[in-house]
Amino acid sequence: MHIIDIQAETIFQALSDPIRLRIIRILSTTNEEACLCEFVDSLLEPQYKLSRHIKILKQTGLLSASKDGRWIYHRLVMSTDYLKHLYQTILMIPDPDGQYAQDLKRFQKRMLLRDSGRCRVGVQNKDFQTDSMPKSHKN
Amino acid sequence: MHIIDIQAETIFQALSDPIRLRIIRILSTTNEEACLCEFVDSLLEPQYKLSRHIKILKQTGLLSASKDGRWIYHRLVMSTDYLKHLYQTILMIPDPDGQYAQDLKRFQKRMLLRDSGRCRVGVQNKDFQTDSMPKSHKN
DNA sequence: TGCATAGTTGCATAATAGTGCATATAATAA
DNA sequence: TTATTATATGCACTATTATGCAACTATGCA
Repeated sequence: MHIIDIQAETIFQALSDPIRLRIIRILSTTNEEACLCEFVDSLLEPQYKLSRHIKILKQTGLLSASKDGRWIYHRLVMSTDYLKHLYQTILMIPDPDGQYAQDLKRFQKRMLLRDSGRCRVGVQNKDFQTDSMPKSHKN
Repeated sequence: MHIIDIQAETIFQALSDPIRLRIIRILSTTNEEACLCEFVDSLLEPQYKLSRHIKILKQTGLLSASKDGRWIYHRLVMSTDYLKHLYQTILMIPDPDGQYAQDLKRFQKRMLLRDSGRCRVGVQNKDFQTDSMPKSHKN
């Protein structure tokens, strides 16, 4: 059970981080649901980092989740008009450095690994898995 | 001259503060321009505080200003579709504790003091002026 | 020229938020 | 039941942000 925070500033606070915006943008463009490992392969960011950002989005009421075995699928909460309007707004904002276009491309490629619409594999790009992350990819 | 930051996260960051949202909401509801003293009397927050928040909104490209004597009028930047869409979205978000309704009421009352559409008086509620702010109103 | 006033800002402080690392939890499969 | 793997999190650290106070600038008017 998650609490939907209706405070406007909390919603915008949740959207004030580039990684969280990348997550929201992928989901609102594709109208998909996705699990953590799929985000890791799409955004090329470490698992623990994305896990935390997803948690914040959930706490704010922008994401909801459903568990399926080891996989947890995250999707946008569309329960109100203002949330739908908000996602549309986000998609209208330019993507000057093409970051989002790249994310989307990787996401769609990753979706090809789905089996009957379900994710059956973990993180493919091992560089961004929790274990054995090479120094060369750290910030 | 102000720089318009097109980064989505910067825009949402600017909206992640309750005071800044109250400013945006007043302006987008009334389609007005207003000066600092009018915001002080509408939001009942100290002048230096509002001055700083307005500065942030300007730096983010959400507000523009024009000077008229000692008064500086601030208005929403409406130069792009996504900004217009964004302001609409903000107005759709509920106002559960009625904070915004109260702000608006005070703002409209304050507008009655305009003379030929111009602000001719400073802060009326002296409690929230920079000087002589009583201890009882501090957080 | 000097005063009142609209607005700005430097500084110190407190609170919040993001990150990396390592480790923990939970569920599946062998 | 043991290993594997998808996901979560405690901790330390750093960076950013908001605030109050006081002093500042800038403009208009007497």
